[in-house]
Amino acid sequence: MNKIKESPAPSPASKESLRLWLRILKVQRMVEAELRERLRVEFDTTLPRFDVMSALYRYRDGMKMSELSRALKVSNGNVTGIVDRLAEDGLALRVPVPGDRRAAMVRLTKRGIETFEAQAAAHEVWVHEALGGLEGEESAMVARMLDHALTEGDDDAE
Amino acid sequence: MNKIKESPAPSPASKESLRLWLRILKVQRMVEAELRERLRVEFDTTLPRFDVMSALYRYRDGMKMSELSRALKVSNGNVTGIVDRLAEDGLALRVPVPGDRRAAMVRLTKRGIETFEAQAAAHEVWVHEALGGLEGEESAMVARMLDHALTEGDDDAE
DNA sequence: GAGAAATATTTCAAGCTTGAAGGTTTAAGC
DNA sequence: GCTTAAACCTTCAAGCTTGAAATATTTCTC
Repeated sequence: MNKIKESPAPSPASKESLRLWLRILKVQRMVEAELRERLRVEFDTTLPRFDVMSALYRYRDGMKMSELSRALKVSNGNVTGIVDRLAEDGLALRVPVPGDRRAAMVRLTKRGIETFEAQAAAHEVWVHEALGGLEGEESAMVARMLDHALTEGDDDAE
Repeated sequence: MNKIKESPAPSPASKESLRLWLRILKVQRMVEAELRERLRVEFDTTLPRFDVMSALYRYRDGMKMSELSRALKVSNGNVTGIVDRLAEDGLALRVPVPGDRRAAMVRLTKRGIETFEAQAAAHEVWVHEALGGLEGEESAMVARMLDHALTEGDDDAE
């Protein structure tokens, strides 16, 4: 394994963005790998399932499939499968929407809520363990700057 | 869709880490979706293929499969499939390692190198377009702080 | 109100991803 | 040297993910 010198440098500014991007990717992958592993070992679940449940937990009275996929920024067909499996396990269920026979609301079951609450508490601790190297002030600043880095398309603010 | 108020707050510090994590995730997903789409439309390829080729481009004289999976932080079996497909397309190839009949070196073909160079140039521009909202100094600072946020396990520095 | 366009969801094929299990080859310990 | 452990890679099943195509329903337009 012999590292080769970089090729010609196209633009200083874009090189800097690229460096930042690679750093973001590195942090994201490390943290995500940790979370995935822990969710698997301690709760026998997966990150996508956790993400879906997290969204459903926030919107306690249910979300439409399309809202769910938009909130998670994943494809439509994707959530179908995940919700299917959550439903099989009795953690979520589809309820028909009164005025619209195309749509379906998805919501956590009672068991789904309880299950998620346990997972979420652990999840928060894990994230802090993985990412706690910054003081509160720094952490907030990085978050702010990251938001600012997105040049556009920053929809659905929290 | 009716947003429900947050549940009890476990710890201020971990809440702050969680906020940062969600922000990182948001940025990562937006940029990645953009890159994936562009790679698909303009080069008929995928992000994982690009990642593998990127690693092989840096280590021009080849990497072992295990080095590749370690560098990309993905599982062993994963790269097997991706390299298979790259090889089918004539972009990469496996060469036996003289002293070790278990291992195989993977390297880009001439065509693989040319293909990647075109993709990489476009990729860098795309990243800058997506993430160029920060001045060079800020960008570098965020990168530095992100690195610092990882409390441990920060191996293979660049 | 009939037809066209828009919306909501599912299905599907292809590819990505993981963790575990299996096969081969090499290195270590005795 | 022989056995055991380690390293390298592939295969496999299950699940995730996408984009496109198919269905069904609703809304718009004339």
